[in-house]
Amino acid sequence: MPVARNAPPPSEAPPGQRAVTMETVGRLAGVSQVTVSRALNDPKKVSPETLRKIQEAIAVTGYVPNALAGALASRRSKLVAALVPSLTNVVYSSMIKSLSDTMRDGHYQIMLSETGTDPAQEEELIATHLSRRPDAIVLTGIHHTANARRMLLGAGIPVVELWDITDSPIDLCVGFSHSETGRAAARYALDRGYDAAAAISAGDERALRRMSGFADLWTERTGQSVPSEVFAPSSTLADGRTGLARLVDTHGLRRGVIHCSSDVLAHGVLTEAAARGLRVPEDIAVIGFGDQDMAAHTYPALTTVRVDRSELGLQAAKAILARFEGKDIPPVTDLSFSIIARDSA
Amino acid sequence: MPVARNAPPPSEAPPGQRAVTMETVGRLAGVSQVTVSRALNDPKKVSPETLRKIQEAIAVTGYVPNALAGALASRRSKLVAALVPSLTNVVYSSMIKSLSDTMRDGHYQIMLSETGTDPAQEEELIATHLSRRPDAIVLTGIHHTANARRMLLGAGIPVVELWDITDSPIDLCVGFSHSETGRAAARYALDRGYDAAAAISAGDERALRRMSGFADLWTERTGQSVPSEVFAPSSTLADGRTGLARLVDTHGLRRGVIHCSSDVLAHGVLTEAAARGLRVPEDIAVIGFGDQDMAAHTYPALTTVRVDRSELGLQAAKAILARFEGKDIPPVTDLSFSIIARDSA
DNA sequence: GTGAAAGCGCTAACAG
DNA sequence: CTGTTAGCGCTTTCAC
Repeated sequence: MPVARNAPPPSEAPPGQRAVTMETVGRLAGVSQVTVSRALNDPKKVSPETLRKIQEAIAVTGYVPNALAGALASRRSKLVAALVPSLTNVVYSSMIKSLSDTMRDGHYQIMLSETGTDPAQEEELIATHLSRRPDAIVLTGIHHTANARRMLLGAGIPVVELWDITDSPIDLCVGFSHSETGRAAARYALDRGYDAAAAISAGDERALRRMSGFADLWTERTGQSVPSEVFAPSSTLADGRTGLARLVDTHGLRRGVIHCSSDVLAHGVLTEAAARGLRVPEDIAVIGFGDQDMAAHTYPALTTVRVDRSELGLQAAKAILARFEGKDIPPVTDLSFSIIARDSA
Repeated sequence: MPVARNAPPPSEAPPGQRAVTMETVGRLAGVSQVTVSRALNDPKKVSPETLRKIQEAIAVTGYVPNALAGALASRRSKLVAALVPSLTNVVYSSMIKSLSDTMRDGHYQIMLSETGTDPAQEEELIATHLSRRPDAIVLTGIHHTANARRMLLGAGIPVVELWDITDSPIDLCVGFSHSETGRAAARYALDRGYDAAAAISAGDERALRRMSGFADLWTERTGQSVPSEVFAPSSTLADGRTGLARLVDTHGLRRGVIHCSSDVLAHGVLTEAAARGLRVPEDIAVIGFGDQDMAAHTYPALTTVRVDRSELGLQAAKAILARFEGKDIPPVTDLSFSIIARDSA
């Protein structure tokens, strides 16, 4: 292994060293610059002999193509922008992984950024991403500022809104109905015979819709109200613990099923229950959301709503790729979800 | 809310609609294209009156700057590439978050990609990222292919290797000694009076060095060997559970302290212990690594090695920014770590 | 304070 | 199969 010790030039001013360009490579190989371009983008169009010479020149010079120039000239950046509320939430990052992986097969690269839950900040990031001239853009959710919509529309590229559905997407959307997942969870709980319910939710818009779905159906069917605790938009194990503690200590909850807007929150409830010596599901039953990897391995194993995050990323990628090929495709993809019954409820 | 329904043009061929350029904006504002450029990059150089006209024209046209062209001309992309082994592991994503946040203040954007643990795949991604001409690049770890090192060196930009330290960084490195964290954990366990030890580790290179550090010191001091279970590079709760199960069932471990290469693994051990009715820390004590958010909220609360992931991202960002300003800075930053004593050991 | 000219490094026609 | 000619939309001198 080469022991490299050197200090790259300061990067304030443009790098001093003259860039190695296709011109350089071409000169060394005894051909013109265009031929180098062809050798790289469409090798079939170049004779084996000159191809060899060019490859040699590339190796010698350590040439690295300038995708900036390429994108400018071809008007195709091979870049797909993706904006998610949080980078640290596996729920999004696992979806991004499948998106990246499928797009990579088509030689597209993902430009990822974190928007938080503020549409204004999202708007700003949309602008900076659009300035990099991506070939498509993927957003989380269906709520964006009016200005963001204008920019998106004006960009003339495929726009995919993920994680939710609407009748009027900007362009395409793939997701599912959040309130329906909540209603399904309530139906499941009712079928199981639980006769009291509560809810713990993260404060973001989609999580709240899941909670409302649960509470609404529960109230419709039983006439009971559903006490709830709402936390910050990004849910933590600690919030789940606090949530159960409050439900028990201040709402006087003794037993029943608790609907959590995420598996992490549910895991927190499980943890707090263990710490308090409450039996799950006998005393407290818990339903999570997301079916993260850990859900099957908590103790007791978590009953949860499964949404296929890889599928989300995959469908988004497929839709984009289809658009690139000029196919026209249905604007909204309604992904299904299901209740995974395990031991916690 | 505007109800937009429209189908963007197919993107196979270059988008049909003529792009709105600085030229367009300038014409509308009655000035030349350069003036628009100045208005955007250095408003002071433009008279208030024309500035106003330009801003108006920008609003009317919905002009979005083309950062590709800007980067090509200025030889500065305002882009920083970052490569991490995993997007879904909070350990990396939380570091990326602090890196992004600080770089954003300097108007730099992060281009993030996932490399997995294979240096060859990393090399490939380094190439594609370098082709986008980032102004700096951040890598995970200090092991890279020889070819990757060449490209990195040739790029003439700041290169930061994160999460580890070495005497011969490619350019800069900021991290800590992994084996030292393991040794510190062993010392802690010895001080606490534990007289038997085992280890569970993820299979990646740095995790294994943490485990070795622990085992080596333990053996040096006690003469005992340390049974261990090693899993895939990305650790899961399930692996932690399996790890404890194997340690108990096949290695006949009855009691002692278990060193885990991550908090997630440790959480799994806690879970399996609960499922088996083992008391923590009386029967089985557990030491994690990372001090993730959840570590303080497991039951019992996790004793762990804290490394400040935000600090990692922050220091990387500061180093890069310093380089941009032409300052020259120490090539290696050794970040400290500490043992957080909670209830699990 | 503003403009004209000359590229940045590449791809896209068009020739031959 | 290969080369020539034009740009892509900006920033960077250098003038005025």
